[in-house]
Amino acid sequence: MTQESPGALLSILRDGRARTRADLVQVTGLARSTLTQRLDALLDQRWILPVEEAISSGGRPATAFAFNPRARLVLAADLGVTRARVALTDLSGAVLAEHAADLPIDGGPERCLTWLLDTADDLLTDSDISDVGGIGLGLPGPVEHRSGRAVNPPLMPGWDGFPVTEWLGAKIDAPVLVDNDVNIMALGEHRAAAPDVEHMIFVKVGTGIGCGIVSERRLHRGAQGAAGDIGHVRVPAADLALCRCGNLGCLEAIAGGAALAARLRVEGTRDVVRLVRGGTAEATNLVRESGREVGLVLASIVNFFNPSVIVIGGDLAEAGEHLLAGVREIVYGRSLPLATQRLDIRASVLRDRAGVSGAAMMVIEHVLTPASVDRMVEFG
Amino acid sequence: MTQESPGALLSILRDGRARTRADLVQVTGLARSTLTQRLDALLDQRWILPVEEAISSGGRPATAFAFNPRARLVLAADLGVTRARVALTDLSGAVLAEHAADLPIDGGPERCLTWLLDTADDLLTDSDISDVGGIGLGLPGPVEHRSGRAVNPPLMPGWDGFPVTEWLGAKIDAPVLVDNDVNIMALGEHRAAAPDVEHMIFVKVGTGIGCGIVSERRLHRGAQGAAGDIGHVRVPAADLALCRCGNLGCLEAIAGGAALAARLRVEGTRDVVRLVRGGTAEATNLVRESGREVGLVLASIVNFFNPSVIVIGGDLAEAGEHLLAGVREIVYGRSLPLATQRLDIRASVLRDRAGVSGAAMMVIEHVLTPASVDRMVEFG
DNA sequence: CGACTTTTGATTGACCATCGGCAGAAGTCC
DNA sequence: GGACTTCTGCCGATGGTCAATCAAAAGTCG
Repeated sequence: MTQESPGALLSILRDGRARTRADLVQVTGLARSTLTQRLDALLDQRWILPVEEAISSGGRPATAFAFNPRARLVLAADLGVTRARVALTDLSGAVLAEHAADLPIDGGPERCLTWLLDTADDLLTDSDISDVGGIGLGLPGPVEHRSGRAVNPPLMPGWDGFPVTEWLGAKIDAPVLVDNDVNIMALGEHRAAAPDVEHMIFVKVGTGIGCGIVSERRLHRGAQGAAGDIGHVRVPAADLALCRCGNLGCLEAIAGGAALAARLRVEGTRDVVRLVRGGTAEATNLVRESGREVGLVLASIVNFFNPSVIVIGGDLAEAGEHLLAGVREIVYGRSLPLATQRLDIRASVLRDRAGVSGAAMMVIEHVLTPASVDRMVEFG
Repeated sequence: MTQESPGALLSILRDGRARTRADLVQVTGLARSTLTQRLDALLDQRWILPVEEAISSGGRPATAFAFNPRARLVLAADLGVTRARVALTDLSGAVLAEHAADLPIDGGPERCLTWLLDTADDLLTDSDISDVGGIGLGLPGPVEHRSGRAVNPPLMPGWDGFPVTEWLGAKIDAPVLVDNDVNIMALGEHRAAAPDVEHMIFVKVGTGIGCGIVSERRLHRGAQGAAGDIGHVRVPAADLALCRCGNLGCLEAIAGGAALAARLRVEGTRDVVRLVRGGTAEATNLVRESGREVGLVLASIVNFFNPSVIVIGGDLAEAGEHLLAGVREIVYGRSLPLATQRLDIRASVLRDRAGVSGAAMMVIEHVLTPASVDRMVEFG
């Protein structure tokens, strides 16, 4: 029924399960001879590997074949405003090596990307595989995914319009995919924890506030790549609060980590988390109140978007369940019953690894499309 | 390059432009002989027709072929709370015949659908084509599109869980597609006025308020088919207003047509429009204020969803530009610059025909998928 | 250890869709 | 009307897929 090119065959085996020839003949409907031909093509370039699986039913045991996640490496990076993380993953998204460091994004693209390449080199020399199949990168601002460029990013001086794809592609010969950091976190969280969910929203509450949107299992990026920017929605409670964007009344100005830190007279979001963990009642209350304010905005969005899962992540979500509790309190009370009755509001499971994990998934799904695999099998 | 089955070929010709064999060889990359074979298959069942186009360039003139929208009929219906519209369209979506009448949806499914079939019969007898290729239906409440059933509809007693698809399919042997009425209006408006726009929101302000969401040119229906229900978002200005849903503070309770009619002491939304057209200042001000309230909710949604077009439709939008002006005033002032700088907020062009037009498009796009056409070309 | 079972790899001819060339048809231009 | 151009239908060549067959391989079972 389905057209089964080598690439289409590989996408069946992508789930990691090992399958015998007989299994695959059943699934694909192909003749055994044709199937063997396809498998040989994939085996040649080690896209799949034979695995010993002696489930003999009285005769010669069948050899099972499984997807080989080590066929290529993926370089994934999540550049935040002040912190950066680089990881080497295989084609299943499993992290093989990683490194995190403090790196201010306002150092500009060349400095940051050079650091990225240097770090990648270090990680690569420690690895036994060397074939990089793609690079995925998350940036803390609006990104036009198609061209791989940041557009009018408020926190990234020097990055506006910088051709990240071309710059990195010139150094490493592999496809480069760039996206907003919250988008890749949403993607990572979706693929890891809720791959079957059709519509999901990932909310990152850190120094700022933003969200990533998954519609029909795919990222919704919006017209200018600016979708998900809920940090600057105006909320009544913030009427008098000045936001870093220059306006009054932004959600972020009252519920973001920076706002909480200012009120608690500490330096940053991480200090707020520390206070909460230390048991400071004022901090705990503020975080919960922050959750309520976020919940207020999400309540409208739930009616509008009708997701089945909302994931809460970001630094401020690390302060126990308080943020989550605040969000739940308001969303379940304020949205329509039909939209909330099966709505699951949960905490991020990948936490600070969601970004690199999502960046890796973004690359993997790009590289492992049937058409793309067919090309690679055919030439070199 | 692309796999060009008869169905894929037809989808190239779907745009209505006539093309010669030479044109199609260029586009598809197929051999002329193969292409002729495909064309013959499509000609056999009149999916395409040869058109006289003597653009001879010195030799034998080429015959051009064009999509035949008359190959099948589509039955499209838009059932509102009190008003219903049925239309017969061709496969381009052009309305061939239509009929509108007052029909209360609370009469229950069997009565409404029987009326629909009777009306369709009348329209069909006047038509020279008789082959119905599909039925599209819009209903005023949440619909689970997959199963074709209304789920917990607040305004449609007797419809909850009723198997519309099966019931209609038993009477007319054709695929039946059901969706929320605002969704099909959004689809109709998108395909007619903004087919190249990726992300669009259609807002219907009538007796109630709802919106249809287009993401990546496709309808986003949400987890329970409840996406777009912005009428019951809580807004501060409505704190004391009781909504028909039983809650306090809903947008609809202050900005919906029913709310305006109550304040103006007239019966329904159409009376409000009549007052505005008659020049009653109070009515005009109320409609504009309604636009502002809707704009307040949309401002958050624009930040979240980042559409490039917002279309304002529904009965209240018929009262001149006042509603639109109110929406624009708030959205352009309150959303992020990046999200609004290229945002187009415009009025519906299809007006009260958006529903049937969208229902027809929903069916057409389902019936004319390459796979579906291939099946029809192969068997009968 | 031998009989039996089942998978595997290789080979074969049949089949079908596609391709490319060729001759005839249907025009234009001089 | 004849030369020329361009389109169209026809036919053999081509290449990938399929079903069938067979011998070898690698197990289990008595």
